[in-house]
Amino acid sequence: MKARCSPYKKMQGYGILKHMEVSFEGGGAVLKGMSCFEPRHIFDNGQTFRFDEVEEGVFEGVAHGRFLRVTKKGNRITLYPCGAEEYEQVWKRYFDLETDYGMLFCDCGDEALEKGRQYGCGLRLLNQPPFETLVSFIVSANNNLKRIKGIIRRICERCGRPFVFEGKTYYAFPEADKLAALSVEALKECGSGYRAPYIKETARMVAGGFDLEGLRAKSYGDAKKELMELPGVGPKVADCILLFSLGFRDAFPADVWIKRVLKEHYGFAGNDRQVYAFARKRFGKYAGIAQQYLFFWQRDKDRNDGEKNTI
DNA sequence: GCCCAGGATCACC
DNA sequence: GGTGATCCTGGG
Repeated sequence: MKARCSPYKKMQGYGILKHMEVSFEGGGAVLKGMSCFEPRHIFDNGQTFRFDEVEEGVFEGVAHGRFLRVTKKGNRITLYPCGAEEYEQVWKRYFDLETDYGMLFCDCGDEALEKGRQYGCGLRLLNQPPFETLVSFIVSANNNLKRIKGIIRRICERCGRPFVFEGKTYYAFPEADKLAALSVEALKECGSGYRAPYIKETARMVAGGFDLEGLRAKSYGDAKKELMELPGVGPKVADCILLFSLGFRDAFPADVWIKRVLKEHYGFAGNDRQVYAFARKRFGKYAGIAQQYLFFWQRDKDRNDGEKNTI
């Protein structure tokens, strides 16, 4: 069992990205020498629900209360609008741009993971605002991508701060107190169904002082336990919040897709606790990134087989 | 009209 | 501690 660790020696290559250059032109940030940045793999893997591909290679969405357009042409990635200050303060961290994903799990000797890694090349873990991530993944429970996106869009339109960019109106994700002030009925009208009271109560608790940011300083186990005290947050949703917004790269969301991978390719089946223990042992402290590669690979594989659109 | 997918919760063992 | 029914709704 111990030999499991050896294929992952090269994880030490996971570190600061040295070869990327950033320049600022035409109101945007241009990233060059960035081999690991594939917008489709970043935005279409179920970690965020607010970006859409508006034309080939062009993604638009709202994050941190701002509009952002991400364009990939060849090896040139543009973030727009984005000045030097905004890059430093917002997007560099959002896209985890100081991290080198290239070496992670490289030649790991794990066939499924190697496949996922090649297939999902350019995938990055976002660092999203915790409250938005929390509510989004409460909505995601027992739900599919298309519906989740619609529900979140309507919630933002209902009580998020509106702003205009290039003549179009967009909506920031609402603050906790704004969301807590909505009635359960209004939340249901957004399409959230039986999750409406969970959303309202969770928003109320966050507005009332539940310290999401403070979870960063805690251990994985403690942070997860605390998150699960919020209504609508079970083990899987808690792991998503930890992985996608609070920097816990060892969090391993045990959804149906990853369970399928573990069964088909690792011959493993178990409850959520056992899944996490297996993942931590097998993939180490970046298990969450392995989860993303495997998830993305399996989902597209199944999608192509059966034309499914669930997350 | 019927059935299914998807995760959290609750009652029950 | 584990199991199974229930919640909601778009889509087949």
